[in-house]
Amino acid sequence: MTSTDPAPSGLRPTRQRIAVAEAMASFDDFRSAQDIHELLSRRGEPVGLATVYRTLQRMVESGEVDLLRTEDGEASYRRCSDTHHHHLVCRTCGATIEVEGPGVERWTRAIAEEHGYAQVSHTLEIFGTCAACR
Amino acid sequence: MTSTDPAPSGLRPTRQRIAVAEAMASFDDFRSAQDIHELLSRRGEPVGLATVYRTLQRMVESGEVDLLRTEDGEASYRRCSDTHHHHLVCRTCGATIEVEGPGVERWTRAIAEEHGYAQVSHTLEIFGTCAACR
DNA sequence: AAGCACATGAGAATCATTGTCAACTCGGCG
DNA sequence: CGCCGAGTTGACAATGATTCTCATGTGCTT
Ligand SMILES: [Zn+2]
Ligand SMILES: [Zn+2]
Ligand SMILES: [Zn+2]
Ligand SMILES: [Zn+2]
Repeated sequence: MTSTDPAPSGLRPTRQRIAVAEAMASFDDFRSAQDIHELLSRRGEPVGLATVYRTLQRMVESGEVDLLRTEDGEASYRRCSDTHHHHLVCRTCGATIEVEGPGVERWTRAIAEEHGYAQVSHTLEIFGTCAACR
Repeated sequence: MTSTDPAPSGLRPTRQRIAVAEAMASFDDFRSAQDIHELLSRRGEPVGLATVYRTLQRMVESGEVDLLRTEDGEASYRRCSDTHHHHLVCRTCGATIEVEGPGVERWTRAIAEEHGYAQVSHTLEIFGTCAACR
């Protein structure tokens, strides 16, 4: 199981990487690298900002965390399930729900193929205001 | 018809705004604000970078141009049709095709409603390598 | 022509993200 | 155990896109 690995992928389990992995497991919404850096400092497990960025990048590459661009283009991270999915995010409080849409996956593939595009990937996010924020 | 308005929405048709609007009509892929700024300079219709940014923002707000975030979070702009649509973009050359997916629109709406999210919006882009770039 | 709200642009300021690089740590090896 | 090279870290500088400032210019109305 990949559920509670002490550190990202097959990298050296350093104190810093473990701290970041734990931090990522401690919340459920998307947070910026800076937020995570602060969170770690407050926890008494300070990790250099550059290291936070580097570690997060690694985790994104290995699929351990998802990266989402906010509407103003900033990166935010969240630990997610490992199957392909998209997000329904509350614009106000950040509450996030993972959603799957086989139909959408099929559709994007079909559209791409139809136009002769290969190596297809896609991004799809849904934003709204959740019930609690109304 | 909104096809060849001299300037963005109901704003004053200044030389700069007209130049930007014309520039946007002269290409078919997504370009960064800086690219557009350069293009204008080369054309002999120099427009201040800040003005390019401001004008582009206005055009995005009024729906005259679409804004797309590249994978590294930078904004790029393209003059598009005024109906809601998404993009199939070549990762290599930038060739862009507008696509519509009624099914997807319906799906996102349903998902959001199902989870009690209101004021729903979504972003969806498809990336791939076009036939010419293979 | 006069007045004024709107528009422009050069340059400074922001600010997220990345690059540098010397110091440090891990693990394996003798 | 002590040594060594590859992998890591972090303080700080550097980058680069986007936004702000604000003094100056312009479009349009009266
Ligand atoms: Zn996710
Ligand atoms: Zn998908
Ligand atoms: Zn478009
Ligand atoms: Zn749509």
